[in-house]
Amino acid sequence: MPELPEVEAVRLELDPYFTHYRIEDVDVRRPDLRDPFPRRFRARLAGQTVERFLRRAKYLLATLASGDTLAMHLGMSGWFHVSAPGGPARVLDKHDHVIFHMSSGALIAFNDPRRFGMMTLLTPKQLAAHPVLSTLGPEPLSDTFDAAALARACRGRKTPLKVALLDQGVVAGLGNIYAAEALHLAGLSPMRAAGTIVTAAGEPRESAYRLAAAIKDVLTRAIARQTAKSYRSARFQVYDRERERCLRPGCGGRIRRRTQGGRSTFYCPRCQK
DNA sequence: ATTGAGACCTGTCGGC
DNA sequence: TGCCGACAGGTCTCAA
Repeated sequence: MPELPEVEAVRLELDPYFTHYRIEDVDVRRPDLRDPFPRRFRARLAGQTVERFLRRAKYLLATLASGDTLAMHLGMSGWFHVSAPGGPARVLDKHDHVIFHMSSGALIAFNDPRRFGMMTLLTPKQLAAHPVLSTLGPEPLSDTFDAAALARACRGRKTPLKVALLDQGVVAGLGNIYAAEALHLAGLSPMRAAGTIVTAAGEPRESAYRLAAAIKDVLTRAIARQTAKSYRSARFQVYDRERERCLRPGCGGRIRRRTQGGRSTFYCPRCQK
């Protein structure tokens, strides 16, 4: 279930087990995930100390003493499970594909039934030139993301607003759920052309301000829920609520679902214009 | 340059 | 109970 808030929750959970610890060894239990593991993956990881453990968009990045960066993506179904030193050992699952043996004694298992996840090792040069990582848009919760940045990225685009929000080059880390939630909170239709939140002169319209604020709001609250461990029961305002009533006070519309870019979009036709 | 469709994989759920 | 299709929170590639 990984969009930005979930990946951030994973980062927070794993950080104490990765940062400043040495990867003693790695079990790689199959030749590939979405892509094959790089050559000498295990050899290049074994013995390396993790200096920093970061998130960028939906990627987790472990910076190693060697200078290489271990880049990981959870795909649709990826997750990590930690067995703390001295605690109960995890019973190996058939979808535990990679197991990090840390110098603390912790075991960190990457589990991913659908195998849409990825894991690779990048030299500093490869990291800087990475076709995806180097073209990501701004982090939505940073100061570099605001109405002006959003307007710049949407200017002149006829693609539907929802589709633009899923473009990681526009803003990094939104996925299908939070894109729908942000549009609902901002009161904007997912079908309107992305360029309509920008004036001809390139200035953000009021809708761009609302949308940028809604994105920050939705993600911030989702992260707070994640870290409070109450997210299992998380319900959304529009996502997965087809035919139910809109929860915006005073609206009372019916949530609809339609397909955009091959994915389900949920929205309220009454209050999202 | 954009955009849509299909591909990658397994699991789950609802209907019959 | 079993079978079948639809669908799933992501991304990539290819054709138009």
